[in-house]
Amino acid sequence: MVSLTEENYIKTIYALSKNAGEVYVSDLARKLEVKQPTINSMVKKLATKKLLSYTPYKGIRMTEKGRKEALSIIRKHRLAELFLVNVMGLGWEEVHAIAEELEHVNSQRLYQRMDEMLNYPRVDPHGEPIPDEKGKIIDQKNVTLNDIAEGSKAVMVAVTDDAESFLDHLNKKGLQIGDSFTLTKREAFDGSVTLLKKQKTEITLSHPVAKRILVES
Amino acid sequence: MVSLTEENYIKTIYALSKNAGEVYVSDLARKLEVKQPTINSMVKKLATKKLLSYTPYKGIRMTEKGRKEALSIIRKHRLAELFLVNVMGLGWEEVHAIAEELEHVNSQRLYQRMDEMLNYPRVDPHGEPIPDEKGKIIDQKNVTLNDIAEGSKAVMVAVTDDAESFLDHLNKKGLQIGDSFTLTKREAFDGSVTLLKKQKTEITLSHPVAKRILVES
DNA sequence: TTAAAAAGTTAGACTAATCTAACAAATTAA
DNA sequence: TTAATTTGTTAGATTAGTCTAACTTTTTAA
Repeated sequence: MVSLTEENYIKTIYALSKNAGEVYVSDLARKLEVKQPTINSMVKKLATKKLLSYTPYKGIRMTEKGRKEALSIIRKHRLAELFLVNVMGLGWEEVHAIAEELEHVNSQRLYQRMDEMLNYPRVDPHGEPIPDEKGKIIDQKNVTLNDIAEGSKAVMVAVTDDAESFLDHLNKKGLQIGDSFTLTKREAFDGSVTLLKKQKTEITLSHPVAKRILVES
Repeated sequence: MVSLTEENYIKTIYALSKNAGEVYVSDLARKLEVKQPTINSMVKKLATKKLLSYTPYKGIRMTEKGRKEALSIIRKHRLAELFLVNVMGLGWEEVHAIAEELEHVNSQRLYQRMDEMLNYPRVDPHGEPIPDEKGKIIDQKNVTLNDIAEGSKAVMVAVTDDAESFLDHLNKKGLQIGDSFTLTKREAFDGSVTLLKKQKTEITLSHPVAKRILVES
């Protein structure tokens, strides 16, 4: 049995390891907002459960079992988010918080039905891929608005931050998944970028915002 | 803040007090399947939170605050059940277990949307009334199949047990909320009853089953 | 009406998840 | 290359929710 708390650790370790490969006690402590000794003892516990492996003073590595567990939680989270947006009509900026709770609900039936009703979707409302029941997940290219050259055309495919405040900001800018544009200008001074959409509207985004937006040419 | 465990105590105390008025430590222990000393200390805690009042060796009484809390949980539970049946197409026999988890999800928005999508329903799939946002609830007459006379006509309006095994049994008998019938026979020996539906089908139910079915003339 | 049974309480222990204080190891920078 | 900083560990305490053992109060029944 994996407790709710353990599920949250597993999910977070998985997410951090996606970016960095190895995960450190200090990273986890920062992310989960608990103290290092707490992480230390929980990591030991998860290791005895074979969800991860840990050698003191070295990084944390997930096992296959841990990855499976993480992907199952992520699947539930993302299906829930898409369901809340597409079936229930909530906004993409408000569903993350609700899905944080729904992801812990233990019911294959519920999530199978969501999957069916949504017609086996591949991505959630933030453009993040949804793992299938076996834990298979499409892996995402990591090209942000900060990685493409001035003058290049691109399509916004995902955001890497689900915080309501961030998504509200994008709503105000009028930017959403699927939008096509040309990056017309990047300021040398602060790294902010200007996009020109098809309908001739111009949008300027700061560097930290641009960093959280994934694009494809 | 009310924890998940506390929510389950409150909900159970409310349900028991519906039948009995006063609730005793031993009743709660039986229902929640924990030992009496555990109930004792939790009841003391809930009393300090003003959710109920308790005098040692006497029964437990809910306060208005406790009742509000209970009704909010019941509202979420019943909206979730109806949503799972009417919107997601699950069976009435399988939704109780899922709703036991969903009732603890903390999101006004989610439940407001369910309420809207279901067009402000008054009863759940088991015929139980759904409290409104202010905690107002229609109170149910408590007339079971065991309370009506031989020869009387009635409509099945609710069941008082949500267990999958019980509802599966009714499914097999072909009986559901809204069915009209005449109670044609009650056996003196075992209290079992025979119903005759409009379409001439006969159904026989044992006393314990009949006891769990609420009817209106 | 008193003895047995049931119900309730108190005391003390355990596990999960957290913390602080103190120390140790590893990394970074002077 | 040593001193400072960051990172990690150990030890011990705390809170929530549970348990068992032992005792007390109340109810029931002989």
